[in-house]
Amino acid sequence: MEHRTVSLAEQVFERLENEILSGKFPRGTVLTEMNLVTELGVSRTPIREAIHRLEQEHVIETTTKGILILGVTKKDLRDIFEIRLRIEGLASAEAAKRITDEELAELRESLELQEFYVPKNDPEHVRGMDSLFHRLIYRFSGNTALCDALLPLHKKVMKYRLASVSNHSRASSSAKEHRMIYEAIAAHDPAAAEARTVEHIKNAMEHILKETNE
Amino acid sequence: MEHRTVSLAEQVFERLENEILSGKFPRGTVLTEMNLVTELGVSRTPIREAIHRLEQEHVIETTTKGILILGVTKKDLRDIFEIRLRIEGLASAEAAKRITDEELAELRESLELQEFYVPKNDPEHVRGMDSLFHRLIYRFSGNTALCDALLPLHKKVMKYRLASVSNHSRASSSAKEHRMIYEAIAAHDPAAAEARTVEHIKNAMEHILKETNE
DNA sequence: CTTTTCAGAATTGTATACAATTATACCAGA
DNA sequence: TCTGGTATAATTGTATACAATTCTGAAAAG
Repeated sequence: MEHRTVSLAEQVFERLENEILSGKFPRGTVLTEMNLVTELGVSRTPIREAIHRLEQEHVIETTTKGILILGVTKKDLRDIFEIRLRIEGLASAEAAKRITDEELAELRESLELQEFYVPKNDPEHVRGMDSLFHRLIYRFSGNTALCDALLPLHKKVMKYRLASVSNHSRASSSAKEHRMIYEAIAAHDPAAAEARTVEHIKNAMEHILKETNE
Repeated sequence: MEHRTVSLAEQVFERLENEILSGKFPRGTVLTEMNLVTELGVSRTPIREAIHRLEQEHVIETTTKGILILGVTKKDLRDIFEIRLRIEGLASAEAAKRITDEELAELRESLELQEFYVPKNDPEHVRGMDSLFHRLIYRFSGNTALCDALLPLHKKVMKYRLASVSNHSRASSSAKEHRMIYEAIAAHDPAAAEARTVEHIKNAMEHILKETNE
């Protein structure tokens, strides 16, 4: 068997997670391991590993009839923002304290790419850079537990965030808010970084919850 | 093969998680799947499943040489409390809003058992009931994402919490603080439940960080 | 004595065969 | 027609065999 730097199990996990959180399978859909074996062309072993990881994230449930797709409901969304409002500012504040110049450059690059894509009306890429910006801050906070808590929450908003940044006016405001956060972090100002992040999450929440009908 | 209501994989996961978070394997220890096969007497399959779940929680890391034990450092502990301070009050507030009489009875029972064990100087049982109390509140918050975020954080403090409640004076204060929280939830008073919970976490943090030398 | 190379030993990743339970559908009887 | 039971199919849980890489140590060359 050839060498793969990333295992089949990891690939299957990322693909399934992405498909489920993008809304490809409606809530209530039931898949089976054999479905996935034939569809993905790998054996049950890596599929089972991916399934178990998704189950731990409460994105699916395994039943006697197969794999039940849970996805993310609007209630989940409200619950998630309630939490992010309380801890995402902490990540920015910590990042502002400890970020290095190299990390800052990486953060700036993701921001500039986002600003590049906004006027192009390219929601997919805007969302990609938007996500990257947040994830980099999680990582640069230097708080592993915070990263572990925020990352799943952030991923679960993916589908709704695409709809949000498809609105050009919101995409534009979001990029501006990111720049404000970036400036505070670059200035190593934890209080400003935190306040601006909380404000940003609040705006994102209002926009997403308003636009979401489900 | 006989029927088991709980799978081998689940049993292995709970056992390994408990052993690692109790400090049985010092940070840096390297295990292998075959070690665990011979020690636990099951095949690699359920062991691998448990390993992957532990890896997702960042309690271990898999390397080319085997399974590297990470455990929970004092830095992790500070990071964890920083987060709990910000969201554990939310769980209590939500629970105060929506808890049912049956759930309230369950919560009261765990509290009364804790109060029963404190004067007996039985740290293991005190910790068990202490943990149960917190977990019940997470569940009764009705916020799945919050539950998913808090449960791993709470589990990771396990080892340090045992040392803490082994101090009789702290065990006694902790039980009193729990009762205050319980009364606020029973009175369906979210603001009081939240404030008392934050105070409780703050006290627990101070005590645990002071007692911990690592 | 040191360094490099190569063989084998150890380890994880993957596939598959088997076990056991559970769901389903069909048939018989009331 | 409805109800109950039984056999078969479908599903997940577990064990094991195999593949591929990586580590280790010893031997040979300098």
